[in-house]
Amino acid sequence: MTTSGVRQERAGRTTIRDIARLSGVSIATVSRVINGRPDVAARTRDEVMRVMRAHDFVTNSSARALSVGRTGLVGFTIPLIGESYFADILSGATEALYEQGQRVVLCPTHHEHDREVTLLERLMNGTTDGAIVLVPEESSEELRTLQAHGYPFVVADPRQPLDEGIPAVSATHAAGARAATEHLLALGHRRIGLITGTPGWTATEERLAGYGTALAAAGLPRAADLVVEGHFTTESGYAAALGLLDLAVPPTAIFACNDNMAVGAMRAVLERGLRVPDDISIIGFDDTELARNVFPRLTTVRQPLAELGRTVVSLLNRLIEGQRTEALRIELATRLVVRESTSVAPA
Amino acid sequence: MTTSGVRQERAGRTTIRDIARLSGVSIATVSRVINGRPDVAARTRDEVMRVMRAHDFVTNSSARALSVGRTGLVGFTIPLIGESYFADILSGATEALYEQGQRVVLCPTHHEHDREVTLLERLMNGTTDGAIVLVPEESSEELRTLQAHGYPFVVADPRQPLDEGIPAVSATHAAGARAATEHLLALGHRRIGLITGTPGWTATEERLAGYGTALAAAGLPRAADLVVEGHFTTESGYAAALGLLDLAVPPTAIFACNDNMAVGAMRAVLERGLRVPDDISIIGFDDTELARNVFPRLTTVRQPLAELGRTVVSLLNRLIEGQRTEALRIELATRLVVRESTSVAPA
DNA sequence: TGTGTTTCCGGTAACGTTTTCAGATTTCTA
DNA sequence: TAGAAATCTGAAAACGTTACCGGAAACACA
Repeated sequence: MTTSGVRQERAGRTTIRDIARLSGVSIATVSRVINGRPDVAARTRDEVMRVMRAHDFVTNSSARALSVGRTGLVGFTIPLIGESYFADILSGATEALYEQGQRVVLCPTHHEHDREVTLLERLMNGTTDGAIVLVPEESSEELRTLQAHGYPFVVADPRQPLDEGIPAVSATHAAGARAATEHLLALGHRRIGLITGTPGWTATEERLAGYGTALAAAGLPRAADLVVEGHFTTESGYAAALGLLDLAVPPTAIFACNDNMAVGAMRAVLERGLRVPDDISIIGFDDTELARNVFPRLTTVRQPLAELGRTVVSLLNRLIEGQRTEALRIELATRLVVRESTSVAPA
Repeated sequence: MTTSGVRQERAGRTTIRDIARLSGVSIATVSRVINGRPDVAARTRDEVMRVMRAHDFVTNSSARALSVGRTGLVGFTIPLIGESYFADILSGATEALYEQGQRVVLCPTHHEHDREVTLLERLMNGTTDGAIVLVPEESSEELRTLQAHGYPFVVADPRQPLDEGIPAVSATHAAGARAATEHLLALGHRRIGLITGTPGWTATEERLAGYGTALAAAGLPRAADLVVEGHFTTESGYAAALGLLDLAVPPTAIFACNDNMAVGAMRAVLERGLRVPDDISIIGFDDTELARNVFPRLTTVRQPLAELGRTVVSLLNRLIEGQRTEALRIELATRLVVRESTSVAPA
């Protein structure tokens, strides 16, 4: 309108400069009121705010990010969105981030290790201030590289043992598994089948260890035929349970290394015409939504998933702030949740 | 190092300017090779690429976004991340976006309509090129306002009827409900209970209508006592089913307006010592993960959730491109999935 | 009334790209 | 081989903020 020359062609959104002109101050001042700086007179502040509202001004965050060197965005790589287990962690993290005015940008990986370039770094770098890496496919070494580039990240629930110095938060797998087994033991079960997770994964190995510890503490031998391999999926739990049921002397209880497999196992038992928990007790791990919805409700070891997400965020933010923090490794306590799928061993 | 004056204090990441200097070209040229422009000599391109790789240069996307006016980010508001139903849509959308080099920034709303300012617009604007709004709490009017500001968005699975002209994609609720009911009818059921969703929601009303249509087509009256209200939660399904079972003449089949409620209903039936499907058939809607994991597996009406997510994305991108598109409203077909929870009516 | 503090505010240089407009080469064509 | 056309490259102006550095105005105190 009242402009001098050539520009002003594109009716782009109102900028800080427009607001400055309209309210008769400099852009510096407008910036100050936007960012709530204290050094601006009440009158001016009100006026500028009025003008901003009137033109529903919204600050261009790209420009802000460029200037300030922070985007307020945090990358979140996740193997699979649909999975309730992952979703719960994501949910907790997103929530925590939200409260600090940060946002999550989602990077599903579909378990494929090689999405285009070197590692997923490229994807998030520049766009994000840091990242949360959920159950990464990446090797310790690759993560180290990322770290060497000074990119802040923390891994949530590491799949495999990680180098010291790589920030990670997880849950007390071993203690949880031990508690689960002890629960079964206390109910009088002596033959307790175990359906493991994918071999080699931290969660699997530690839970297996916890199971062994409990058995040993009760003076029970660890029968090889009672532990069978699963892969954290319902189907694998189903198949594994079938194997257990076909044993000459089948177990009276089954501990599955996650809820999905427990539910699969439950199906196997039910399909055989047996009852849960009357004939066979079943216990899971994780306490996902499924555990609460299935019939009978699943006794399980609860992982504080949302809490884990929040913890990851707070750790990450310390890293982003550049605070050299002591505790790079955090373990959250698990807790036994007794529901309907376990009961005293049949006589 | 070889710089003249003051700057160069912070060891910031390598910039396009560094690359230019290092490879003896101008920044314009570097920019060209980054963006794969054809108008650069092969030799220069190779050299620049070499230098970039050697210093693992990664372009600052804030700067790029500022310059080019696009962030490549798409906002996604979602009531609740954990919910499998929402997660599936999110998953489909994220995937589709990913393929185009776009990323999702997540904005959970927790069903709270008023997160701080006016509407969620402020949150995403400037950061994102557009948004996907899942089952919005917002009124038609509010969405219109957003639209008036020229912000591109499309709503996925609208909660309530929307104004013409607001882009939205959903599923054929009525047809799906009709198919479900007809399935039950074909199995010989004559008293079919209906557990509705939250009253007033599009999904509820249309599914209710579909149920009515099927009944009418079969020449059956619509008994008022057979339709009871639910709220899409497992608990409400459970409670509603209990009511149905307490009827003087209980139904031989129950159609729940979503899988959660169907699972709740199944629990109620099972707890009463009745069998599914032998005594009572149960059918759900959505086909979420739960439907496949429960025992017996749930017969349900499948919504193509991931596909819906993808469709939303393609529509949104047309909007972002500024292409005036004809079909602002899209309905995806649902499909009956027969599993184990339905069978012929007891004699 | 003069001096010393505060309080407010404006000018302007970054921030790291993309893009336009020419200018400088090189390659073709007659 | 001269001129035209095509190809390649560089300078510099955006893009919209933030933050530093002073200066002006208002206020305090003796």
